[in-house]
Amino acid sequence: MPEGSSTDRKPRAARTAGQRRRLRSALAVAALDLFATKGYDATTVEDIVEAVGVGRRTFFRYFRSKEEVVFPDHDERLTEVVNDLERSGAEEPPMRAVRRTAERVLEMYLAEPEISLKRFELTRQVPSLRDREIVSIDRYQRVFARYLRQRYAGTPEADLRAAVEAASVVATHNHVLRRWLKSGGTFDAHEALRRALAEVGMGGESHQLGSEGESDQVVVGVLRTRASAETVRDRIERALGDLPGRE
Amino acid sequence: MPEGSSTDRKPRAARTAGQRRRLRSALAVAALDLFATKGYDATTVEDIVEAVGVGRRTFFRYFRSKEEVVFPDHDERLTEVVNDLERSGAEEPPMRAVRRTAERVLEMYLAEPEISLKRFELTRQVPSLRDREIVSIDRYQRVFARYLRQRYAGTPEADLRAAVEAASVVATHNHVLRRWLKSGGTFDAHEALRRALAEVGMGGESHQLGSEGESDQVVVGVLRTRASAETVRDRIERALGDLPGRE
DNA sequence: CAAACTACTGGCATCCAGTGCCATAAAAGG
DNA sequence: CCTTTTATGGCACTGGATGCCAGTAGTTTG
Repeated sequence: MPEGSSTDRKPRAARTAGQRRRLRSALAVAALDLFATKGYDATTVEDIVEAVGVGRRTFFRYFRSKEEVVFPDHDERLTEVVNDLERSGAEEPPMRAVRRTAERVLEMYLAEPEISLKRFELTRQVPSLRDREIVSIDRYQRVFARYLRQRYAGTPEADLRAAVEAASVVATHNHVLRRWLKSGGTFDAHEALRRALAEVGMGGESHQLGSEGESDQVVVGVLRTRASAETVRDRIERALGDLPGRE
Repeated sequence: MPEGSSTDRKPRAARTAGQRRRLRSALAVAALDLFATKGYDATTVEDIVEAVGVGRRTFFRYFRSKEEVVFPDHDERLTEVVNDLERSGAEEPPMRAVRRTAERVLEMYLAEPEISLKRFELTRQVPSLRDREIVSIDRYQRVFARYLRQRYAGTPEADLRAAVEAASVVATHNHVLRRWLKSGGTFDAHEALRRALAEVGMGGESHQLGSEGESDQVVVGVLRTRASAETVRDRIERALGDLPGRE
């Protein structure tokens, strides 16, 4: 490491907004670099600031913790999601808004594939980071659940339904994202998410089917079972609740 | 606090198994007591060991971390769950095994209502503890998902299905547990869990219905929709997949 | 242009969780 | 009774995180 002038640093100071962003970025880059080479735990904050050439204290002015370097602007993203949901009108079906927002979250990851992949590797190897990611995923799930809860307010078992649907959407999102990350980003994640959501009954093919101009048709089904007719009707009701033009 | 003799402690040592358990319990009690009065963050490990009268180092021999005092024997419970699932035979429907295990987890919480309630309060107030609980909940979810994944292996979208069903069961479990804790434990949580699971389509009424000896019957349904017949059939297939005596 | 102001900085001290080490005392075992 | 095993507690140390403070650069104000 051929840098000779690191001892003659005197209280430098005052950066402009642009310099601030660059320093933050430099810290993040240096940190991720060191994490990748030395390992996360073996890398101290001291190491990071030394590599950049700033004081140890400064690091904690740019990142609340060492972990936060790996998940920068996570808070902003979450508030973005909150706003996105709140902006959705009352006429939009709740699950549609959630689905749309889930796609936006996916988009956030997809926007910076290299960073997402690096982070993915790190979170797989470092327990504390994995835990932290779990927590932040849960934050999204809570936001979804809260939104659905108030949208469902008044309907029977609104809380339960909101919780489970939020959990399902998040689980599906993560499933797709993980596959995409493992594959190195080789398929259309958006499309995969839509398909997967449809697969698990959170899908919104109603819109697509409707816009495809498919004509109405009558479906007649016959089945034999030991279960009661009410049970069957209940199940079907739930399974088909969001199809278009249903009677 | 009238305790005058805390400086004349010399390297005491060697407890028997019974004493060990009592010391562990004493540490936990003292800790939870201090957490409740001073707050979690304001309570140092030093405070805890002082209250009990042991060395600081000893604390970390009984608990890996300060947080672990709040979630004792969480690991054992998790391995218990793992074993429980692995013990289930191949003839048992996968979701039935998961459901059964989820009930066992619920039972663990219900077995010590006061402790669960104290912990519930703590986790609501202290962010770091809340995070830790989220992580441990996720561990259960992962175990469920892994079990379902291998049981579903070979079937289409096994991973996705496993992930979503695990998420749904866990979300349902937590919903019921939370309601139970908030209500102060005033209803039959087991029954509520079964109902809730049935509500969200993870229920197992197939078994009950079948054993009730209800006779077969033919259900004929008619519906009009713009969705394709395939879509409808798919949905119904999925919704009724576990009913008994189906044709 | 100089003074005052603001924003940022780095160093220091400090706190606290968590770990390795080791001498020691008590229990267990022969 | 002596040896081995086990638990203990003190101590030193690492490393993350925070509060405090004086110094410095850029900005604003008179």
